[in-house]
Amino acid sequence: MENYLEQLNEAQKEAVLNTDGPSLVIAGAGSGKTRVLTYRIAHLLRQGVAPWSILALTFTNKAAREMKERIGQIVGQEVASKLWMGTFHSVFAKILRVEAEHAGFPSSFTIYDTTDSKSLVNSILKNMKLNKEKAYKTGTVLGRISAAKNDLIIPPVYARDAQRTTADAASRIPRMPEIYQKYMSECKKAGAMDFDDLLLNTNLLFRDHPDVLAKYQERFKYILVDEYQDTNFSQYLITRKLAEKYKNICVVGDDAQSIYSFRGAKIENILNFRNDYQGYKLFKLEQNYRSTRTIVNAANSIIARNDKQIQKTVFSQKDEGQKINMIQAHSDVDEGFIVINDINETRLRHQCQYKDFAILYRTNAQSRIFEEALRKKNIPYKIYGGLSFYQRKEIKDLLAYLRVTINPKDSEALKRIINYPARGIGKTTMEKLEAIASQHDVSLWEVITNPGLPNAGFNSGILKKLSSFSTLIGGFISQVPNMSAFDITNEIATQSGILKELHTDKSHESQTRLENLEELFNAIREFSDERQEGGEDNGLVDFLEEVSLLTDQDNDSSDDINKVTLMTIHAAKGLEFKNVYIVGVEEGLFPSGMASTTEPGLEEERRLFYVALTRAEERATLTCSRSRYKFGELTFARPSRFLGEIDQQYLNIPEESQSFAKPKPGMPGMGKTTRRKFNLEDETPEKKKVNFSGKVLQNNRPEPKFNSRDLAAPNQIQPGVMVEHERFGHGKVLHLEGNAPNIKATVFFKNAGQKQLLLKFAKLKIIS
DNA sequence: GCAAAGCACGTTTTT
DNA sequence: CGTGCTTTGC
Repeated sequence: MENYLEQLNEAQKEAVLNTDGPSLVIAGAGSGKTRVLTYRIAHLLRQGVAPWSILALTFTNKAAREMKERIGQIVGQEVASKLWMGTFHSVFAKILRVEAEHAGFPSSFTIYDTTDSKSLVNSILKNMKLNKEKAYKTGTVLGRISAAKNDLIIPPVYARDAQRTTADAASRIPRMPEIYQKYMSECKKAGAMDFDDLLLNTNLLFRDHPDVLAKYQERFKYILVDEYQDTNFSQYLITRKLAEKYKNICVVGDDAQSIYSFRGAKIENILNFRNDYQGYKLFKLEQNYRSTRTIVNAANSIIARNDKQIQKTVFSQKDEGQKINMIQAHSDVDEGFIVINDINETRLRHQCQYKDFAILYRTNAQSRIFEEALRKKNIPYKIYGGLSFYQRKEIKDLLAYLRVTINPKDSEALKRIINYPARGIGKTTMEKLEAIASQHDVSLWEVITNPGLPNAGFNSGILKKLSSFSTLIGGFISQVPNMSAFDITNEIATQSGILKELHTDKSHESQTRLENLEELFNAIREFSDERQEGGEDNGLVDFLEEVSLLTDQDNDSSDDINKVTLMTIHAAKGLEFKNVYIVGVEEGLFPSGMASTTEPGLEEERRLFYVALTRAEERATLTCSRSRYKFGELTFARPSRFLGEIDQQYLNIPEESQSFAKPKPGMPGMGKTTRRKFNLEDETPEKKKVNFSGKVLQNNRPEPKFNSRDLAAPNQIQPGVMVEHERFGHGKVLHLEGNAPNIKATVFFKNAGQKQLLLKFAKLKIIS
């Protein structure tokens, strides 16, 4: 790989060679971004920059691994392995362990996953007697805490933040500051950090310890950040501080692909880069090497509708390719079969393999239908997201033992295992223990192991059970220094009684669980083998950290090589497939009903659509359904507005999908005509709201839900009949026109006046 | 203290 | 529909 520069186009070469000073690389979809990052780092190393002085932050661990591998092929794996490369979370978790003492945490701190965080919030709410108040929902509370952390607002500041407290008051959760404060102190007591804490505490570390910051500023002479458009404020500030001294920061991203604002990402970070770094150099990678011209142009035509953008012209020089197929199904099940049949057909016709296909959806809940269809046709598939291996009960249980072993103060892990397998330590005992812990401001473990504390009326039986539990754990802890991670895990599984419990139960389920545990053992063994010698602990801390910070894309296993891929669009970021199916392209689903009520929300959905479409190399297919089950209830949907936003010359709508979309030749696919084309005529003026800038917003009324039995059979609706409409109230049908299924009714509503409604969309109930 | 049964709630996306 | 939490009955 001597001549790596020859593999680059001009723009890419510039971006690789200009290594010093701040650089902003705007990388359009499929424009060879990874290649540029890889070669830029390789180039730095070739110039003699030490690998450990390069910090490269990627979006997934998998991306980091692959990039390291490719860099290793150029400069040697030995050198590449010394690079600081990984996700924000994993890199700064490592740094926090080293600097633990400055950060006020044990270096073996454990990481709380979302389940742990939720459980902690629940117990705080219960403690404050707020759990009966319906406004205090775990998710809401946790969401606010997370948002505050990502904006670097710590509890005392939160309490003084008028905007936040006002918002909380409006949501009837005025005690948020207290809850947040409590949450933080509980985490500290437990020696645990949640995902956001890893970034927040890094910021606090750098803020409060200038010497530590100076050390890392000096170490990281070159900083590279991938997917910069999806960094949050906390991440942004970390990189800005670290780059302050040498200012060799290179950020790579695409504002058009910013899709994580819901978890605090700020598209402004990339839009404002030029203000933060004077004299920065701008590189634009605009040639798309991935997709056909049709796909690239269609994607461009959609994203052009967004306001906030960095000007760029993404183009492809590949073949024009096929038009984008658009299919409407009658039901969600129907949609599943249409897609699966199409996969089979395309596979044979174009000699593709299963791995060349991806089904992308907006929400995880959509996956089930496609799974079932694939299984019926015996097509191998893999599914990302949802319940990953490490989320399974038996795995989490064993991991909780490991967590308690390296950090017994981890109360969430402790609560999980203290009575599993059953040892007669039940709810009442736990409540007492927690009360004592809270009273003395210590962790549960300290209560259990401190013989002076548990005097609150525990009988001798309970005391015995507690002490035998603490002896058990104490035994594991004492064995850590002289046992490998693998051996200690084995020891724990045996001694704790987990294996015995599963062996005794002969059910299928227990069998599978045992097999899964087997897999976990293998993972630990593999991890220990890969690790080079020299760590002071046995690798358990690192293993747990790695497991906690796995991303969706990190989960693929070796037997998944030739399978159809199912995942959310978010999870598909950065990936590519010959054939892509974007399914459920319906109003209320994509764009999501929650996001489409605000302009920024809608723009993000549009970017998400852009991401989805640009995953396709050769063929893209869009599908939607007229009806689908949501929460077990049948709901009806109209095709997504995004379909009308695509420049229609790139779409192919087969006859079977007739009624919903039949663009007349010569009809422009833009603007108002779009709406009519997709039969969206229940979009009456009353439904629209105009905001201050004069823009029309979607009404934020939730999608109507109803049972099919409530629906009046269309043929019962005749002129003269009285009907009830969900929004307009009671009215009288004046006359009907058109042919099924596009019958249009003119109805006079008592309160809303005369309306024209399409029967297949308007949910009219006959009243007598 | 434990298991089974009942019920409430959720869906947007995730490190 | 499915999960996870709470209640109920041993």
